[in-house]
Amino acid sequence: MTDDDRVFKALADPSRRFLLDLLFARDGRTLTELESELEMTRFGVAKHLRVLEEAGLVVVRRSGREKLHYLNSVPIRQIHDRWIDKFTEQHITALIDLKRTLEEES
Amino acid sequence: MTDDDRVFKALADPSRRFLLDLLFARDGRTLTELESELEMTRFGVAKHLRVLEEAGLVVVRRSGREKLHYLNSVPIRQIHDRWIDKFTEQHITALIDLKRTLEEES
DNA sequence: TTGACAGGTGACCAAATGGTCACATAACTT
DNA sequence: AAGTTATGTGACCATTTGGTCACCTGTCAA
Repeated sequence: MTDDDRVFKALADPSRRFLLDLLFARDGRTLTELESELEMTRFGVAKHLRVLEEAGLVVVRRSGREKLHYLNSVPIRQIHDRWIDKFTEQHITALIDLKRTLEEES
Repeated sequence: MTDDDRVFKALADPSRRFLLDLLFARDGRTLTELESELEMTRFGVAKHLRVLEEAGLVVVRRSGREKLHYLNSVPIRQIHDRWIDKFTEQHITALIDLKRTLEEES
């Protein structure tokens, strides 16, 4: 599996996207803290976090018996630049066409 | 399942992303034409195209016995604007911090 | 009109996924 | 030291997913 694929697959689950939203709002949370926000047991949440971690979207720091989870947006940026951008960018030719159309109207 | 979720799930499979790449390069292809580019039977490709269609990423036009497939990038743009952008945008405060740092150095 | 060609349907299957639980370990607290 | 707290592991299960196939329908061409 490629890196990109791991990221796309990690983003494909709504619970995982919700976890990223939570970490976006505030970083460095523990598993139990995150667990309290989802309707799911600790084990389910831990599995999702692991998928996110393997995709590089979450990075982890151990502190005593706690595990702190941090958001890493680099992989999202990468699939954005390498793939999504291509489909979302305005095609310059279309803009030129529009410009010509507008000029002809006036 | 939400619209966004359908799109994320549709993008989660590499064969489907490849199909979108093909349609990006050239639109309006038939099923058999697309099939010839993948190492998969017609049935597999048809299933993938259906998932893409249900996510709104591909739109279809019938012409005689052929089915022509067109790319629609609007849903990609939507998840970009509604979700991805939030994680990829440069945080203005970080830029301000950097600016201050640079100014203090000189 | 008789093939050949493009596509659709439903059954089927193996593997992956999303989730649970019993149990275990390590680290704090008192 | 004993209890509580935070997390990890592996087994297990139901459902979904990705893919195939046999068979069918509709359309074009000779």
